[in-house]
Amino acid sequence: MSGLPAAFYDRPVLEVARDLIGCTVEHRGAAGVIVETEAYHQQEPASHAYVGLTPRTRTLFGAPGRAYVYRSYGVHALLNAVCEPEGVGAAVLIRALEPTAGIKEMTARRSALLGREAREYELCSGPGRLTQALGISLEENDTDLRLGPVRIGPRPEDWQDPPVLVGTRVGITRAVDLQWRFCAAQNRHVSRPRPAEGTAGVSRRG
DNA sequence: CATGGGATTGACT
DNA sequence: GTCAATCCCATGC
Repeated sequence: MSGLPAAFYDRPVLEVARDLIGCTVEHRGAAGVIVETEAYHQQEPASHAYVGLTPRTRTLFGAPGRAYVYRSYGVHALLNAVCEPEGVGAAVLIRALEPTAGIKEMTARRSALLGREAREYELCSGPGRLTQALGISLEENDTDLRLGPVRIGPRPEDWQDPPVLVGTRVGITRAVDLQWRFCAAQNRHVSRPRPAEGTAGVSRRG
């Protein structure tokens, strides 16, 4: 799989977040199509970059097209794609995937942590779940999303672009009103809470 | 150096 | 619906 060029990420983070819906994430043979994202930017307080350049946020302020992986709640590794020009702290959080390859390996990894057989819709329906399923860890922080080991590539040939629902971001306490969450409509692999169809906005690409 | 707060998940009531 | 797990790091003394 060829990765998306750095220029794809060197754009306003809201555009990248919307356009990543339908793109493919791959790690060591396991892969899925992105069905949910959120945008974060240094100018709003929910972003880690809001506090400025620190050791933690160094990757966020670095070159676009790299992976920002950090630990959440002391437990989960969360995957982001760094966006906008170098020096601007902005990234897209990858929140859910529709599994497409390596499902056996993903099921094995998730089942080991759950202590029971994981169902298909439980594999990648959440930002912590998808990194577990793909085996992505903090070691992948600040690696190139074009070269790997974590790669993001274009839409699969057979992927039908669904409407993209726009809603508010999940699990934050500040800047809660910004509609910076993007979800593929009517997709089983979107995480909870799923945006209500009919109340959420709809975004077109382009 | 001590403290506190998470871009979450899963188990439990 | 509630709540603990568990760790990185920003902040303040």
